[in-house]
Amino acid sequence: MRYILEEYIDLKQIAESGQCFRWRMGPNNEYLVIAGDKYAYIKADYEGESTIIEIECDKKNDNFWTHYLDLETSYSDIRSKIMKKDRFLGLAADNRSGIRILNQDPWEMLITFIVSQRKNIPAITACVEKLSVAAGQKIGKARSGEDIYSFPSPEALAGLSIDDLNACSLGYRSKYIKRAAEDVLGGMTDLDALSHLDDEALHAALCELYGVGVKVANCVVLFGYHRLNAFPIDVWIERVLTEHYPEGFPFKRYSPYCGVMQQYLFSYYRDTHK
DNA sequence: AGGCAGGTTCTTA
DNA sequence: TAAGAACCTGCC
Repeated sequence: MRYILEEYIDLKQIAESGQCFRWRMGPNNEYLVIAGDKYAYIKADYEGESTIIEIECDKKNDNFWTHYLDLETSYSDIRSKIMKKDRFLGLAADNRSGIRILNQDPWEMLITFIVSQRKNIPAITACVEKLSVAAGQKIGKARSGEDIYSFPSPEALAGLSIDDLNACSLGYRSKYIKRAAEDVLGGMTDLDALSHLDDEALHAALCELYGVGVKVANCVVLFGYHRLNAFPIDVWIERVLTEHYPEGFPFKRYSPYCGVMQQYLFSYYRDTHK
């Protein structure tokens, strides 16, 4: 399927933005993207101001992928809220204008960001992949010939022992993952029901989960529930705030899109402070 | 060899 | 209520 839109979209920027960990770059800047129990090959070409997105997937999943990429949202409109005098954000946003906040699954985000604590991106990627091989299902074959595994269901994850989880290099996070899986499976935690809560209540509810603190909860709110105002503060964003916003970040000004601004800041700052 | 990486929990004052 | 230590693992 081809999709043309009047916005700049940069798959590489998205793949490296730290919101998704199952994008694999292949030849010609084409990505194999796995989300939940689906996968697609996605590439982008450019014509003037337009981006042409090409998605190769099961026909019945066309809508899933256009929504996944958040193609219905205008990010240039969001960027137009950036104040001229906010030079650092302006620079970051200009530089990272191809980033979008994907529509990802709350369950997958919950587990992924529990995994993420005190890990760098390559380590997170490796863990998520090991988890998927250990408890996911084969859903197809990549062009490379490798099997593609779905992200594990709560039931499948709950079925793993602590030893199985440790084998995925989860370390002390194994017990968090196990508990989260058991709670979701048993209905103690109803991730669908949480979607009815407002941002603040949603964040608070997620913080109740074992192994989920303020930062991870914010990532789940932003990436799993697509609440674009959520603003996760990790060590990188902490540095941005200290260096560039000593008087405080203008949250009110950028509401309800603070999370989008956070992504621009995070991606740009991290790349320029390697 | 020791420190640190996109945090959270547990312990201690 | 708040600071500090401990926590798995892999990589520099």
